[in-house]
Parts: sequence; structure tokens; C-alpha cells
Amino acid sequence: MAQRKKSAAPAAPDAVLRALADPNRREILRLVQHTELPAGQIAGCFTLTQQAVSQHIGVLRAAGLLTERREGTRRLYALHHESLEPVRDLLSEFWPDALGRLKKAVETAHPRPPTR
Amino acid sequence: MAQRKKSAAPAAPDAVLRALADPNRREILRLVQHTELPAGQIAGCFTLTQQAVSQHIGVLRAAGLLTERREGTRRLYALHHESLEPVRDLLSEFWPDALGRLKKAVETAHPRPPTR
DNA sequence: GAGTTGTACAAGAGACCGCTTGTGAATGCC
DNA sequence: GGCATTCACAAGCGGTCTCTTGTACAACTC
Repeated sequence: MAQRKKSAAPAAPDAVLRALADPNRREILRLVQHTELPAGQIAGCFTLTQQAVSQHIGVLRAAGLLTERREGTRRLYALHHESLEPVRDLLSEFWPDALGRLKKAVETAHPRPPTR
Repeated sequence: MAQRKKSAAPAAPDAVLRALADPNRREILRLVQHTELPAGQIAGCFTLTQQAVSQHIGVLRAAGLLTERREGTRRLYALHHESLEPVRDLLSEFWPDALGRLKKAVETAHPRPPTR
């Protein structure tokens, strides 16, 4: 199986939306949106246990919202912006006027590899 | 006490995101995106029971994503676009460059009453 | 090798979600 | 009034989510 999807289908936004629907997970994304951070440091920002935060990281990673890089014993996480696209597409679908047009503007300003 | 008890809810991003995270509910939103529809007609588009669809409508309404209008024994629902704004704000927060700037452009082009 | 550190995996409790069946309330029509 | 239609409310069931505690494992340090 070379490709996960045959066309430029809107993917499954379910996982991304569910992942975003939790305030703790959104906070994690805010922490790593500009710099990558090790799991332990992320966990240190919460009153939850390290394991609970690790599970949240797992949810975000499963949704494709985090990239992981191992460095020694640590694992560094960072926001993977492109996985937000299904949400943006969804939004533009329901946003009749403004966002729909602006989406094209975004794509013009930030060309991406053609989705085959 | 603030006066935020109207049918058009303040829309915490959690409720909106959770509501959007279900494919059946997204389908409901697509149905009423351009025209308002009675609950029964919405339910007729699904294999679920009328009650199940009614519950989905309740979730969407609680998230502020639907407006309700009573007409006789029927209740007509339509998409309430503005409740999507928290999602748009969230997205622009995590979208480093393009969407963040374009959001301002949207607000300039489509001014709305100041929130709060 | 032994200990320490950083992290994920596993199992379980309690809450919540989505669905079904059953029922009731409001409106319209005869 | 009596009845049909439209729809929400209520209870219950199985599955899923989120959290906790306990544990395992890999990589560094000595």
C-alpha cells in the first residue's frame, strides 16, 4: 500500500477535531507550536501526571498533530501544522463567504505540493 | 450575571469542536447550511431513529451551531455560522503565518459587533 | 554492571457518548 | 372533543474517553 488515499479526499477530520476538543491538548499544542519540547517538560506544565500527559500526546500524535523526534532518552515534540488542514477545509465549507475565498488566497500565498 | 443566556450561545470552543467531531452532526450541518429544514426532514436523511437525530440536533444547538424557529408543530433548523468563529480563531492561533494575517483581513472585510 | 533519568505501556475506575425503545407534550384538523 | 402529526424528553445499554497507579524499558552516568 503505497498511498493512504487515492485522491485529495478531505481525510478524516474526526480524529483532529476530537484531539482539539480538549483544553489540555490545546495547551500542549500551544506549548510546542513554536519550539519543540521534550515530553517531560510538557508534562511539567500541567498538574496531571506524566502518564496522563503522555496519553494526551499520544492522542495528538495519532491525529497527526505532533511530530516526534528522539534525542537520547528524550522525545521531542512539535506541532505539525499541516494536519490542521482538514479542519480548515471543514471550516471553509461551512463559511459561506469570507473564509472560502481567503482559503484560495492562502493556497496562492503558500503553494503546497499537488495532492495528487 | 452576564446576559449570555440567549439561544446563540457564547460557544466555548470545546462544545463546538466536540459537536463538529461527529460525521452525522457534520452531515446535519451540511443539510441546513443553506436552507432551514424541519427536524423530521433532517431525520429522514439518516438511517438513525428520529430520536437519535433529535439528540444530535440538541448537541449542535447546545454548541450554538443551530438556530431554531418554531412553525406550527414543526421546528425549523438552520446553521448559525457565527458560532464557528471560535474554531476559526483557534485555527488562526495555530496557523503561524498565512491564516493569522488573513483573519484580520476577514474581520476588516466583514466587520461584526465587538465580542463582549 | 548498577543506579538514575526520561518516557511509554497496561490495567482499571468513573464519567461520558451515541444509540435504542418507550413515552409525553404541543399543535393542527375533523 | 377526539385523533393524527411532529418532535423532545427519559431511561438504559454498550462502548469510549480520561484519569490514576503500577510497571517496563531504553539511554545516559558512574
